[in-house]
Amino acid sequence: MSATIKDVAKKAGVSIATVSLAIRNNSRISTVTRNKVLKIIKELNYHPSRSAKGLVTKTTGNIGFVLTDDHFLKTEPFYTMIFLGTEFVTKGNDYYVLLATIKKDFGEDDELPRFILERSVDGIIVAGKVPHEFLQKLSAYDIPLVFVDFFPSVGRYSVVMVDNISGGFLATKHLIDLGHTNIAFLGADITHPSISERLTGYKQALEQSNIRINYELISTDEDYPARQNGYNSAKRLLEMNKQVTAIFACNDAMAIGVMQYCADNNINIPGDISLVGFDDVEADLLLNPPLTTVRVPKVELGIEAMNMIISMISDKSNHHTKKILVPVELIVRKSTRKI
Amino acid sequence: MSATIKDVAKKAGVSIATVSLAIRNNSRISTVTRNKVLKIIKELNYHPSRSAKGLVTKTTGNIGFVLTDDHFLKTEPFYTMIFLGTEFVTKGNDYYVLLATIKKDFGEDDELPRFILERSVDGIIVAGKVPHEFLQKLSAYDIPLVFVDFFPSVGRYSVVMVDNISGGFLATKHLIDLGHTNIAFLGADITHPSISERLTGYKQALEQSNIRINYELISTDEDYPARQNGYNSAKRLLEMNKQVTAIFACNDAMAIGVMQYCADNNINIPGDISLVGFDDVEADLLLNPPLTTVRVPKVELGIEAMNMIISMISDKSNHHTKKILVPVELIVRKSTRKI
DNA sequence: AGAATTCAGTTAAACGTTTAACCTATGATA
DNA sequence: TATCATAGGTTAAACGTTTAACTGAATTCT
Repeated sequence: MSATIKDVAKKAGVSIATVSLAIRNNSRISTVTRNKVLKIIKELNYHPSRSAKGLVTKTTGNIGFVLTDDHFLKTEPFYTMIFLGTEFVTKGNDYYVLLATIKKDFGEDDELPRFILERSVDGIIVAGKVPHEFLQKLSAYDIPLVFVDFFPSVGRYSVVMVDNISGGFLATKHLIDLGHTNIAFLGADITHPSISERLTGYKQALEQSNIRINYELISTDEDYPARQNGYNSAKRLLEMNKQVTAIFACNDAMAIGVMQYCADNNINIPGDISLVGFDDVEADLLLNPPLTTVRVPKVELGIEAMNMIISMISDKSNHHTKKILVPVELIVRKSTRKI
Repeated sequence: MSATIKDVAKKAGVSIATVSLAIRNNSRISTVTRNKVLKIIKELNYHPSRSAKGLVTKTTGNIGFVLTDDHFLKTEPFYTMIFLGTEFVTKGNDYYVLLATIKKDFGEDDELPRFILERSVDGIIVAGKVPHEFLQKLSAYDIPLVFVDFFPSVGRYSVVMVDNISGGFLATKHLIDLGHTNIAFLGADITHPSISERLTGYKQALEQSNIRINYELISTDEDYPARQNGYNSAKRLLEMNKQVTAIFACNDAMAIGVMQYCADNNINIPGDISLVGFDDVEADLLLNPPLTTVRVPKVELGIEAMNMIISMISDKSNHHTKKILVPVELIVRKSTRKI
């Protein structure tokens, strides 16, 4: 059997309380005693029992990570990277992350992830857009909550977001600087905060350069920013508006769709159309041409979210909701050119 | 605070032992008493404390799921699907899954996932190929172990594998049935059991049809079955062997690479070359033409692995290692044609 | 010098389960 | 009738921590 705190105490010639206090650096324990205890702990390869600790502190040491199954299974490992960020933080902490997917169309009758029902988590990170019904059910539970890359339209929450407005601005400004004025915005699901913020950045860039906003060039009809929908949007847009010379797609997936439509219709990128994406998730797809895009630091998002939920759990006082914006960066590749 | 077993016992007018026994369907408790207890449990929304249970039973209720980071981040959600399969099983069980990635080049100095060091898991599922050094370090811990989609070349383990031999046979037989005789095999890392098994299936199909195995058409030079390597293999193969009319790529990623090479060199698929992949992970890539491939039931792999590890944990006696083969299926799409 | 404070620990209760050992009433057996 | 089984529980110890309350010695203050 593994060593317990008793074994450590006995071997160190102190009480188990001393061992416990030494571990958490309590000032009541002298440095010399602490070091002795710590040495014995190494020797015995002692690891405190999470169960025993949990029993008395009423904590579980677990953080729940919830996202919809379609997000988790997307070809682009966007949310997978965010998850990896949370995992990265746990290496220096005492937490484990429990991942659970919910259905994209989570409804009244669906059950919450088991770790919520059983209260086996001390906090929850919700990644990406989740159904309203899920949040409704979740609200019955008084568990610290952090949203990452999404937040509900009503209510105040702690969130970690991408600086989408800056990103949208950067992408559009890049196109303007290249001489484009007929710049289209290809969005989807405008109720999604990320997409509407990117659109805001787009508009700000145009306004700053005194380019009139042409609403014919703003497409937000599709329900989901996926490849196929990018294809469809590009088709509609380019058939109707021959004057367009540049497209800012609200994410890389839609941008890929645009590229496919252009390939199918002998439209050259960047010869005829300059294209900018968002997310930077398609790096290994060997796209032709390589896509100019706005890089989102995905692992960073996970790190920030994890740190935030941990600080919420420890600072019980800390009830004020925080919002963190992580910065983005324009990556210029070959899909844009000077006009 | 949440209800405890005491609250249930008091309200039901029985001892806490009775509640505990009633929950686990012990025959010493009469049906009428059990039902009464169960009803109260529902009423109070009682959920046993995992910590308390763990403390006395010396279990954690956690299963570790380990894979390399590059596998987890691959564009094809292959291992993600397997993970989802394990998660699916936990819905009907009392387990949680802790996911940890290790580096692809895990070495002597790297630490094992924290949940192993701290013994916070009752069993471990290892998914995909992992470095030898990792297994070496892991072997110091006496924890039930199941491999899925990979197993070490030496030693006996419980494993869940794809029926790769049948798959390789099916793919090759399909090409033979279409009239092809100059069929190439594009592999990589022949030390990987999955790849060598697929090659075995390929050879068996050729032999059964009395087609001589031409070792010039078998490529296993690349170290990793990825797109770029598929591209390179195709280049080498097709430049040297003009007579090839069909290619069986050991997975879809390499097949994609072949498609890209062919697209770049005006080779028509399936006009000039028929192509079969393996895995069926590229469904949403809008490939042109859609790829004929061997479907691997990925979620099923996870389900089987999870069930296996659970049975290993409960049946302490069950020390004999098991091996499960999950069947595959040929999916004929548009990348192959009759010659 | 005596009182008060600080330092460096120790003691013991509590957390919520499981389970071996025990108990008691009832019916069956010899 | 005395004995034995069985059914249907109960009692209490144990699991490995944390932490409030306590203690005794050394130091500081007045």
